[in-house]
Amino acid sequence: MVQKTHSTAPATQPPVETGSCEAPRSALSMFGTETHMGATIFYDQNSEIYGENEPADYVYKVLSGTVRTYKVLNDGRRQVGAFYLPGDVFGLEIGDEHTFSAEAITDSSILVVKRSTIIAQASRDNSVARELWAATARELRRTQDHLLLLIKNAQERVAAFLLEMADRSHSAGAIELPMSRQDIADYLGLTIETVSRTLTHFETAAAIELPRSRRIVLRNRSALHKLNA
Amino acid sequence: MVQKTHSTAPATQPPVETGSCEAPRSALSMFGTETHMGATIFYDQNSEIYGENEPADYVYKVLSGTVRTYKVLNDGRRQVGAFYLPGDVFGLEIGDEHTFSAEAITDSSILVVKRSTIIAQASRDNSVARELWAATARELRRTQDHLLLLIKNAQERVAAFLLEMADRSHSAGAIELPMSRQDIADYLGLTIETVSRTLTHFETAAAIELPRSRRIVLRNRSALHKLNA
DNA sequence: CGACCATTTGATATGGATCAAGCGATGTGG
DNA sequence: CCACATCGCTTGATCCATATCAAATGGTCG
Repeated sequence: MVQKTHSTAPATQPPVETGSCEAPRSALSMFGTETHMGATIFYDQNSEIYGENEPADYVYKVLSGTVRTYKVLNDGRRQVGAFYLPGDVFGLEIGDEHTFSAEAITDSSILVVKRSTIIAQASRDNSVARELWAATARELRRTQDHLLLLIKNAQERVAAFLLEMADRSHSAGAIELPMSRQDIADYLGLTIETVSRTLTHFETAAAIELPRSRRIVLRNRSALHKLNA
Repeated sequence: MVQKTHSTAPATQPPVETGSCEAPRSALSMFGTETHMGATIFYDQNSEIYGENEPADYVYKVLSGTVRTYKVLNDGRRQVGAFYLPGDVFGLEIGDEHTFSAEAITDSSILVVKRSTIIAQASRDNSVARELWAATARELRRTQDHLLLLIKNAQERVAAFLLEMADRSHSAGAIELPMSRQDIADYLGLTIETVSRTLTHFETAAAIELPRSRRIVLRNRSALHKLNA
């Protein structure tokens, strides 16, 4: 089992690897489930994992919790780039700096691996190189889908978001949203008022139930799906 | 020199390699300037290079002309994913199918290389593998920038588009736009009326000159830049 | 209990879409 | 060579979805 550091990592500060970092068997394992390299770090809710333009020396994998990446535009608006759930890899760059900032949305445990280690492995092991490429390609695909969302209307965006979260959290009954309405709004390019109104509209239309503001039950998936491309 | 097939490739049909396909020295050269592998194919204006969901057996590089990639949503709207100018690589996928369609905007000559060839080389040559990764990472970066555009207002989008095209076409004086207003609108997530109005507004504000509808002179770059993030 | 923060709900404003018409360049046939 | 159709673009008038501004509600934690 992965050893657990219980030092809430200070924001921005590069993670300190803890003792139990075993001999790296394969950097590929970074992306697998039975990994044995890197360090596990705990981040408190809303703490920064890294900032935009900081050196991209590490690659991250969510073990538990949820992470958002985002950019703040010069006029103060924030655009959320993605939400990362357990199992998701984030922060992998080919350049030397992170292009987005990353924060823990909830208390999170994150597996942190040195990028240089992975890249060194990739130069020896084809399958690792391929995995690096694949990770970036997945990110590209996700970004393309996100881009297509932003040209749709509010109902379509919110519906797509709910279906995406339902898929990814693969929990049978209700979706438990870790993020705030503001996070959702900034992801969808809407205001929090519009997100809220759209959700109540879906509830009125019996497409969803909202037992609590962060718990959503999809009642009529196909109705939500019909709103999409 | 690369040999030139003068068969306007029939839309959708996979390109037929022509005789002069030399022994592939390095797939990396695909991305370099002094390439010696693959075939050059001419595409007439508005002809399809490949369609969404078609097998992604080839990778493409613009030698001359301009290419657009796009997706048509179920409601008929079209989203242009990117414009590719001479030197740009497009159509590289990690999966087996193209995620967007591609068309020549003007008559274009395109270098076409078998993806399997490049991937085979990548498994032998680290630098090729790295180049594949880098190409996908560039595409990711471009898509992230594009996504950030779509949350801005019309003036900011059009200004960003003009500055981007000015940068990329690195021609001193005027930008010669190969694409129609509709292409621009579908790239920016606006209507052609809004694009047109915004351009005339910039002209009135003396930020640009519009000698002909597809020729634009940037008069006040910093004014355009100020509109951006 | 009371303060605080997230969320919802309400009223109004507005940027860009839509609908519609005009204009200029290019090409075609008589 | 000119009348006329066509196409891409511009301009005008109106409408509507979402933003904005503002207030009420509800849940959480000290």
